[in-house]
Amino acid sequence: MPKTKPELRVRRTRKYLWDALIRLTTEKGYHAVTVKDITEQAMVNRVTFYRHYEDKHDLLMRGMDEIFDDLVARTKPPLSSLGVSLDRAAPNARAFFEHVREYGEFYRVMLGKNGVSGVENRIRKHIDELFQERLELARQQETGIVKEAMVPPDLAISSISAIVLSMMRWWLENNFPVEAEEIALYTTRLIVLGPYRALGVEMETTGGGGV
Amino acid sequence: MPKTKPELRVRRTRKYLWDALIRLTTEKGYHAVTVKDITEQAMVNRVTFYRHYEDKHDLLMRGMDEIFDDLVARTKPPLSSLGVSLDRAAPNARAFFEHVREYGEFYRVMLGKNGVSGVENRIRKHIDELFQERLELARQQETGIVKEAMVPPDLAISSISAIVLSMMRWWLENNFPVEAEEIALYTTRLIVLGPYRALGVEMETTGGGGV
Amino acid sequence: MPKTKPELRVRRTRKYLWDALIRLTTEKGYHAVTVKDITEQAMVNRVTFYRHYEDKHDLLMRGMDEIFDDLVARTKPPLSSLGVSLDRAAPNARAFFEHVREYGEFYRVMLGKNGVSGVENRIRKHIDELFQERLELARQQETGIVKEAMVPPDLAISSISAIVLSMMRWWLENNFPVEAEEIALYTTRLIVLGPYRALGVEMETTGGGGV
Amino acid sequence: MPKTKPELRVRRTRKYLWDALIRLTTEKGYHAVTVKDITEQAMVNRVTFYRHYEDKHDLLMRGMDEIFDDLVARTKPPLSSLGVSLDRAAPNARAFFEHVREYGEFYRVMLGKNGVSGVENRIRKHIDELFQERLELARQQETGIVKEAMVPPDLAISSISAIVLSMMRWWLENNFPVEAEEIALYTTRLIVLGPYRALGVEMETTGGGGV
DNA sequence: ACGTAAGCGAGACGGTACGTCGCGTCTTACC
DNA sequence: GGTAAGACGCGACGTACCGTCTCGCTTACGT
Repeated sequence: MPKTKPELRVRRTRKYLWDALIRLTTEKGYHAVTVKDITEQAMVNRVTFYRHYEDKHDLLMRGMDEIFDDLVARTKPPLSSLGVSLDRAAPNARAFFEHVREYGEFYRVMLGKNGVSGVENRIRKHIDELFQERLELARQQETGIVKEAMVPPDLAISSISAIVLSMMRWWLENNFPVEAEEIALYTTRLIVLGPYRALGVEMETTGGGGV
Repeated sequence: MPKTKPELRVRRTRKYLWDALIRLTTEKGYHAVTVKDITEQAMVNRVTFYRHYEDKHDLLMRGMDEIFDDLVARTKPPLSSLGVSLDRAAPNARAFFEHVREYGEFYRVMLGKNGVSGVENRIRKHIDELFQERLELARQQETGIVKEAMVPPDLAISSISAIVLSMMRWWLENNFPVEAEEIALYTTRLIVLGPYRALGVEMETTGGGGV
Repeated sequence: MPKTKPELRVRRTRKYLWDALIRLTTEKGYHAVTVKDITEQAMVNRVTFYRHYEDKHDLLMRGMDEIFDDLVARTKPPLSSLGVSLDRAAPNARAFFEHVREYGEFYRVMLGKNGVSGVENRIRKHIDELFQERLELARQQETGIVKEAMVPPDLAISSISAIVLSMMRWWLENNFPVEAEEIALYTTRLIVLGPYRALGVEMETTGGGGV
Repeated sequence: MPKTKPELRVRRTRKYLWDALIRLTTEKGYHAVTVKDITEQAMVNRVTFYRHYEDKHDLLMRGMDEIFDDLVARTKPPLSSLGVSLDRAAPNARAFFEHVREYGEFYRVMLGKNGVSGVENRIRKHIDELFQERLELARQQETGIVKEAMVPPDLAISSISAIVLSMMRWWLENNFPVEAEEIALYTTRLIVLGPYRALGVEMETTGGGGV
């Protein structure tokens, strides 16, 4: 790793700028935040900002990169088993939500009503990839897939990430009302059973190949 | 209703401005569009813009209001039955997607990667309400709810709107590859069966009250 | 003349800016004056400055153009006679200094110690041309030139404009201690007699072709 | 003289900076030259510049001081005689122009169209003093002054320095077309005879005490 | 010759001004 | 009354240059 760690002052300056961005975005929404706001909040000269970042978006992206490095590191380990329990969350599902909690302030801001759609897309993409891999694995092992899909597979995948994001949002907006383990478990249930059944709605279904 | 229909010129100007907004947002994303861009595209004087709208966001909101009036009108009629078919989409699910197709350009732009998070939230809120009502109805009629919920109900509800939005996105981004009827059906399946089962993944589940 | 006169507001704004430039240049020298200074002094928004002029230098040049238009207009009329009086200034010499007095503030600032060398050059060039023309005239009429030149002609010409500029500077810096008529007369004497003789110094000269 | 000679490195650095200033001023004019330009040209760190000089102007002034020390040294010796020859330049007039030639690059740059008006003023002041002294001398010796002055004396003096500067400019801009002896001689002729007579123009003059 | 104080390179930083873009308001004139 | 044309105030942008500071390296000078 030839990239040497930046000087102390530099790291300090960058941290101040990042913190200012998050705080101000919380207060008045990402788009309303100006570079001037950020530098005033961070007590850093405006020109210094431009010595480190191209613009506000660049600051966001670079900060996000670090957070995503952590996310990837935590959720990378392959699944030990493909079996699904409805009583206990899968380890990396749990790891995912623990990561979310750790960077809660960031995610709350970015997924909130004044958030940045780019962040959501990036998360979505990451989750899509995780499940895509998992699906591949399942296909190779011929485990689990016994019937024909009832919806286009990519549609199903993207609905999974939609559910996960929805869980994240609920968890964040309600200020982590339950443990990571539990929200991970809810997520699993919603994905496996579907919202209806998870709600406990039992309905007479017709058609659909006899589920 | 004392509100008389505006003058011809006025309607023409507003239409030009709206069309310009949509076209420019498609081209370079909502945030990159300026009022000057809009008025140049619409071949209207910039001052004229401000005679009709407060700002770019106001133009968007007013245009969106009209679209939502249509959406509400179409999806309002209460459900005739609570039974769910996996072979045929529910009438108002279908109506919803027909509406989406009609205003496809608008939704594609607003839910796309350079979209506006506010629009998504507004759609989400509408769908949430639809299903909230439906759940109430189900509870009153004591139909369907036979078991206790395995996830907090509002969580389940919001996961439903997340799925619906995800479906919309897929349908729009892939340029309506299937009929409204079909995408509505897929949506139903994903909600009722859950993404896993809809994919055809059959797994050994443990725990969870014996689903 | 198709160029219509600018709007009242525009003329007013430009006048304020010009006045501010002159005043501030007087106070702290041209190079120390910033656009911000000018606009604050003129009580005009900084952006408005750039709507009229490219930069500080452009403002100076355009203002100078108008002054030079006046100068050219006043000193253009050809000389009635080539005879030289040491008791009465030539009409356009006098007109020149009357013009200088009229725009005294401008010239004082621009030729002063914090002045702008470009302005001096422009004046110098104008005077050079005036005398160049006069010399041509004299040559054509074969009046006056009876002996061979004792210095290169262009050198002599440029020494004339140097003297004129020197007179201007003295007159301006001492706040017009004499009338235009008189300073014009002094100038004539210095050019015709040379500084030494004009001072009253009578010396034994040797050589030089018997002047 | 307690001032010990600076270290080798120091002298080297200062020379590089001075050379860079002159070269860059030649290329794009004094005002357009930045400290960064100078240090890059001199291949010296920008901070090092500020260890030696306050700013660009300080560098210019200190360099100019050395040149003026030389000028003063060469032109100081008092005049042996007050007699004026039109065939041979006075010794210190000649010394003056030899000095100018030696520092030609500097003077060319500083008196050129992108020059620095301060330099001109400083030269002007020096010449004024030289001639002021000379005039005093002449007055005391009662030599030469036989008539009363036809122009205010300080006006005449400043016209002399104007002529000298004009000569310098011509000599420099035309790249020393004649020897120092000759340009000094021209200068003398212009001062003694005046531009008109030096040109060879013989005119009927009226008034003025019969010169 | 050699140890040390100086000169120097590298680069982060605060600060002022620049010239530009976009916003929203206003006025004048046309139809 | 709706519109065009355009001046204007205002706030932010991203850049250039200024002058200061700190941290280490190196180099020429004095003993």
